[in-house]
Amino acid sequence: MRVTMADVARHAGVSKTTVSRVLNGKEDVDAGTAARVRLVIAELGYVPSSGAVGLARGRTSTVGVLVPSLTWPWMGDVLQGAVDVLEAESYGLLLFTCNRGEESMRRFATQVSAKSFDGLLVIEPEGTLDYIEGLHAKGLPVVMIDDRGHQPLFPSIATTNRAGAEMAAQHLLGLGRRRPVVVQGPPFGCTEERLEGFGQTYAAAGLPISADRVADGDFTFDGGRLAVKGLLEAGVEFDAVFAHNDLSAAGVIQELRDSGRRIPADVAVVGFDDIPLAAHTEPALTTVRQPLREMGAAAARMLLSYFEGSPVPETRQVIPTTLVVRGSSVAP
Amino acid sequence: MRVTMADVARHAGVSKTTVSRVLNGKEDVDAGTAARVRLVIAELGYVPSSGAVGLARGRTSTVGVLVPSLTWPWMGDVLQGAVDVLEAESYGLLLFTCNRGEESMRRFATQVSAKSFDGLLVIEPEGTLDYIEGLHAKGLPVVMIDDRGHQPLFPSIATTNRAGAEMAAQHLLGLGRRRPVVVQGPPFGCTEERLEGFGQTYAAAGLPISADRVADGDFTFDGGRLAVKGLLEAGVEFDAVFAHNDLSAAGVIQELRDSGRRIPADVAVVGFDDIPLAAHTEPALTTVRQPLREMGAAAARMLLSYFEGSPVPETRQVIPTTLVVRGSSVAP
DNA sequence: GCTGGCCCCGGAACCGATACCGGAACCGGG
DNA sequence: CCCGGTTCCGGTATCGGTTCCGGGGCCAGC
Repeated sequence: MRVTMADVARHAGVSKTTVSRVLNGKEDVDAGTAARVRLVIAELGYVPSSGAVGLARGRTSTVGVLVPSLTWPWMGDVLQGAVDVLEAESYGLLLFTCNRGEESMRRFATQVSAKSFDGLLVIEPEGTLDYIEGLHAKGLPVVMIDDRGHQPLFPSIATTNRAGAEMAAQHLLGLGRRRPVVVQGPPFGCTEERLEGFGQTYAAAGLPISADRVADGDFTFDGGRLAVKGLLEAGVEFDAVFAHNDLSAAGVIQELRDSGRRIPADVAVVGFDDIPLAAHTEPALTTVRQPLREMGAAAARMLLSYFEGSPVPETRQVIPTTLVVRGSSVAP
Repeated sequence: MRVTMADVARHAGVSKTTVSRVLNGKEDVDAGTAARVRLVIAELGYVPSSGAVGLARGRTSTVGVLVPSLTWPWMGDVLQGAVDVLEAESYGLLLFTCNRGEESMRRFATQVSAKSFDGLLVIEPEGTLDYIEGLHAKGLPVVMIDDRGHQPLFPSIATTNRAGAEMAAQHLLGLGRRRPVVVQGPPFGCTEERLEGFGQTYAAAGLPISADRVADGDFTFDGGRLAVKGLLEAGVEFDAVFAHNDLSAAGVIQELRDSGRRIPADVAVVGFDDIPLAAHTEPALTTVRQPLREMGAAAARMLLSYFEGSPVPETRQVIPTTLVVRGSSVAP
């Protein structure tokens, strides 16, 4: 049988109450008694049952994390950031996915009513935003990590898509590139922001980007290749490419090299994300780094401060992107 | 206040016991009564508190998953596989990492004594194997997912590194490649198995691979590049490269192209893993696919069957790798 | 000497479920 | 009419903690 608090109490010759007090660092206990209890705890190797504590206290010291899918390349980083701070604060992390739509959401909904966690971290809630908003309205602490530009009614963590794109543009302008093209991503909020930031910066420099210089991509490697191929075949001339993510950018680089362009001499390439691959393309890819891990950590911290009664932290915390300059965009 | 089982009992005019019986599908309850109780449950939106159930039943319907790091590229796949089956069986998944060594292990150890989960899925337990073995000996159900060739004293899931390498060798032999080189990985169990499987297959065909035809890699892109560069500079002649992972293989391809070799005409390239990138190299990479997601799913299933009293399932379940043939190794 | 306050500590209710055990109602058979 | 068996249900202990409330011992002050 497991060693329980009653065992400790008996061995130490005190009541369960006193053991509890020692455990939770209450003041009303004699130093000698406390030491004795602690000794017994150590000898018996007693550890309070998290389930019982949760039941009695009404909170579980666990946070739920709801993600659309674990196989997305950047999900691991965000999660790692969150795990880092949660573990440091002795919180558990209960993982849920909603990649089977309706069904998985029902399951998840059950868990939340079952009170198996104190608060929720939700990442990119595709179609489930309304439901999550409902949970928040009912009193469940929720923090969202979002890159789609949603403006929810609850705290969230975001990054600077627009500013990142502006930095990319400034960088290319600084290199003297006056005829850029853009390989954009799927129609998400982040794509729009990146497009606007980039376009407006060039426009402000007197070099507006016409619509035929924006090619559709789909965030895949092949999407990047095809986009560039299309631009080349259409006879569009350009000396720089801004791709909305690194995977496309890698495709862009591949296609440019195959077509005989030199990078960065003929064409400079800038990506977005800073995935590990970015350091390994040939040449290495200049890119706008998304602070994924930091976002995960910040979200977790925000949720925890929420628990501690911090009335409502800033409603939306933004962690800036940074420009990482590599070989694909240095001066010729 | 939350709606509790007592509320349901009161509204339905029965006792808590009866409500519990209805909830758990026991037979000893009148059909009419059961229907009435179910109605009240639905009206009140009652969901049993998972904490209380766990305390009373002595199990939590939660499994722990211990991973070294979430940022490893293939971790997401394994996890997704595990999540898929756990969620389908209404189990929760509590995530732990041990990337801060000692410290995180202590925290983790606390959680296990706190009985916050019923069983453990452990992935690649670097230095913690002994500790885990201790947990298993103490009665905690444990299943390990391992690629390092450990032979633990508890159930585990593995894949066929050796057979995968043999398939790669057979494939290259079938293409008439008689002078292969190997870019190996760090000195893990999997690397050895891949090396042996490949080497022995060639040896069996009367073409033993000499030591100078095995280059050291480190599982990185650059490692692959440098390995090939070294072989070329050493004047080693070869018509095929077997890289121990896809990232190296991508580097190999890059370097070969830069040096003017045609792939697969001059040199065929085969990798290992089948990461998403493999489909996007130029040419696309032939590789030995690791069934990551399936391994995660199998591990979870094994753990669950463990719970249901399945005495001890097979001690070690192996999910085979498969060869995925792409452009980097088709006949010229 | 009695009261008031502080310090330590214990008893018992409680959190929200499950599980054992026993009892009432109803049935058919002797 | 009594008796043994089902069927259905409720009381109560229990899981392992927390927390409220109150009580005993000891000292200072009136």
